[in-house]
Amino acid sequence: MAREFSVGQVAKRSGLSVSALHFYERKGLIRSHRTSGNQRRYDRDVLRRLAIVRMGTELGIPLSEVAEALARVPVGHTPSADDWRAMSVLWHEKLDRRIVLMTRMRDELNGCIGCGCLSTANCPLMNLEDHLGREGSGPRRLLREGKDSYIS
Amino acid sequence: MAREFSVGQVAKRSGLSVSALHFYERKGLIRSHRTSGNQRRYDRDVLRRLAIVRMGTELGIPLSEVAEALARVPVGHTPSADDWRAMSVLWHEKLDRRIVLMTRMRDELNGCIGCGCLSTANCPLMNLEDHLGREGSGPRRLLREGKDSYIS
DNA sequence: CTACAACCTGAAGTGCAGTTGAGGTAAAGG
DNA sequence: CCTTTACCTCAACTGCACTTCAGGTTGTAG
Repeated sequence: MAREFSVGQVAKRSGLSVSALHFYERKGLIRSHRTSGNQRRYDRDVLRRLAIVRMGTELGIPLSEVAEALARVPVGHTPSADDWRAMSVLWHEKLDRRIVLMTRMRDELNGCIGCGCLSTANCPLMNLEDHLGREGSGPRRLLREGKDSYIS
Repeated sequence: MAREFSVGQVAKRSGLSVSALHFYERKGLIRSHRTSGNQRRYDRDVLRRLAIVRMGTELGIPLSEVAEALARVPVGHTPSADDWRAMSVLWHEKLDRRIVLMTRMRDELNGCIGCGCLSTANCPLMNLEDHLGREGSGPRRLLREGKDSYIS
């Protein structure tokens, strides 16, 4: 089994495009060394890093943050258990927060199906609609937090 | 209480910027009529529509899809119970799917904390890393679905 | 050894979701 | 009345995450 991959091979194995791999390299997310002919060669560990990148981007985490998380992972070799643990915990928290928010929203929407949006009292969107009118209401803050949830 | 709002008032009440409101109008998400002096005036129902827009965008749903959902809601007046129900159901489903996916990812990450990413067998990222090598594995498909989950 | 696929770089282009700026008009308070 | 604040349009700009293109080089299979 090959110890090193060309960019095309990594593309196939990771499911990413060659151009994306170039792009990620410019952004510092992955690293390569070169052959005498200036072609990229990747260590196996790049696949692990790319898996992390994909996971992050599919969770809507900006590349800059993924890069930050990866920066603490040693390049060129498999992350240590500790490195890995730290990152997992971090992302797990982000996920947790977003899941909670989504779940709340879903449940409120759910309630809405019953109310038919005709009752001012029960409909979350009714409450949402005018944050100046009723400052400090629940759902509003919910969404605000949602907006910041993966920035913090 | 005012029956009509200026763009600035809507901006304050919705928490959105004036430029965003102009933008949404160009995109057909909201509608306004004009004063004799060509200034925008909004019905109260715009706040409800904007609440829906915000909810959607904060869930990562592209504006085009939010627009599509809103297109079935009659303009100028409060959506009927049926209109509203239909939309709630649709979005609820989207949310459901995304929550499930996120939860699965979180749990796999969680398992990872224990494994320390040193065991090939258990680590989801290990399995993710090489989709050509082990075609058809679980987590891979998971992520793929995640990518399409709010397109379908 | 030659053809052809895969690779290289840098610059420009894409789509989304808005924001910013210029140059001008409307409305409200004193 | 006049000034200040809010509003108008249209065009251009931003940032993110890539993709596409042009023009040239390398690696490999026959």
